[in-house]
Amino acid sequence: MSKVTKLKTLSQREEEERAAQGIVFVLDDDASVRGAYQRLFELEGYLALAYDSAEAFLLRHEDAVSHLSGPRCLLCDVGLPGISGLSLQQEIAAKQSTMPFIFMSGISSEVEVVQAYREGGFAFMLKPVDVDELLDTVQSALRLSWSRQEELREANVLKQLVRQLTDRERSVINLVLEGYTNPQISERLHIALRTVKVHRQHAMEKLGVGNLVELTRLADRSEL
Amino acid sequence: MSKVTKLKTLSQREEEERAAQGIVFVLDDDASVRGAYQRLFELEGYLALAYDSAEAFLLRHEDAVSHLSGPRCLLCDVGLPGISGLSLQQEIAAKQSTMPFIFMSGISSEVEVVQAYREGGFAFMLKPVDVDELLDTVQSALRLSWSRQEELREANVLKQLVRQLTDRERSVINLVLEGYTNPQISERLHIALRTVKVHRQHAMEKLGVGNLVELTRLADRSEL
DNA sequence: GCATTAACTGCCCCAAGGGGCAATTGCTAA
DNA sequence: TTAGCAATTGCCCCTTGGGGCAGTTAATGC
Repeated sequence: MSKVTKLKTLSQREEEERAAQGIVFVLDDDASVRGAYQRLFELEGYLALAYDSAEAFLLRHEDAVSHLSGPRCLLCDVGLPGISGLSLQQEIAAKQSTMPFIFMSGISSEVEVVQAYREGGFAFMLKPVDVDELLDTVQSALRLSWSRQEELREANVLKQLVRQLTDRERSVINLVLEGYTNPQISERLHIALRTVKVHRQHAMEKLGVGNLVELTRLADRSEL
Repeated sequence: MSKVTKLKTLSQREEEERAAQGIVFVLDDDASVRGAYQRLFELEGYLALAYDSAEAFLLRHEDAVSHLSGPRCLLCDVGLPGISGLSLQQEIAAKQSTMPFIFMSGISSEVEVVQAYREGGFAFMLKPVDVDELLDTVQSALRLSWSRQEELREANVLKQLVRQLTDRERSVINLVLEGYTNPQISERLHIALRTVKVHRQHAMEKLGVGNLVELTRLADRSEL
């Protein structure tokens, strides 16, 4: 039997506000531990969602937060029954998730610690956990999550922009970015100078840039 | 008493060749362990230098390799007598070193593992150490070292280039990079258009770029 | 079949970029 | 004091870049 704990029912507005501060998933099979961490994070203004197993988390967390935006991180006990914390991390990592993992453990072996870090774990907290340290760690994990999300958003915006270009426009712009002048481009593509100018102009408009400097920067950020 | 071990005397040419493959510092207080790792790495074509303590390493490694170039990493036992491996890492990290740390330990507590990673340790190998795994780890540590060195070299080259610019040239170029046209720049700086052109031209020559695209890329890589 | 869109082009005009030639001024190192 | 460099500028010329106006062609969707 898997359990999902939600401390209290929040209004949608409050849920969104908290999510914006950060969503913290807490995975622990011990109900009292779960509750304690959840209260702690709620007190800090975060949205805390607790699960008693990796299975429960995998099944439910998508639905629980898919409508919410905000940085998120996961705090979990390595020694979860069923799917272990480490296995969960591997599974999540395979999905290109941007979610930092924070592991907790009392009686863990060094092997687990090493593996957790090697798999890209964000931090490993040994019990007894210092509360301030935990909060610091969560905060920086959320910051990392935020910046990763930002990168993705940025990349998507750029991808959308570039997608609007026609093939011809793209090829002209690519030559521009290789340093060729319009007359040179017109030669290479066997088209009239005027045509090159038109494509170039259209591309710049679609990309929303007003000069070569901006175009270059945008292109270099989007691996055009 | 501190000991430095060097397996055999290498010709200068061989020393340089090995260093180019990678320099591996081995720190272990057990002479037989030291020797074993050293032989292992020499067999792999690396230059291996062994020390019996962090103190010995700190005292001698500079002189031993300052004339050599190549990626480098450090393999050390956490439980070194005197300055511990972890303390050494902190000391080295404070110097902005690019050297990845690989820790080894048999009877280490999880606390050490956590701390090693938190301080930026590259890897933690638990004894018994799997030789293939160790070699893999060393190889990727050296790769990391190499790329960090490359970044530094690149940054220095750029810094040199930028340093050649006069203040006036720099200010003109900065405005160019903000997207201003020559006439606009001449207004802002209250200088003649011709003067702007001259500064711009000189700057482009000194920076070795032939067009705006290259200039923009160079500037964005050098935080001009 | 008709409308829309991308690609293509010619003509023309003006603004901006690149750069040669020549000269002046002020400052610094030898 | 003199040579050299940085900064400055004017004059002039040519190349590029940007863009309006107008027209053609081919493909594509309704």
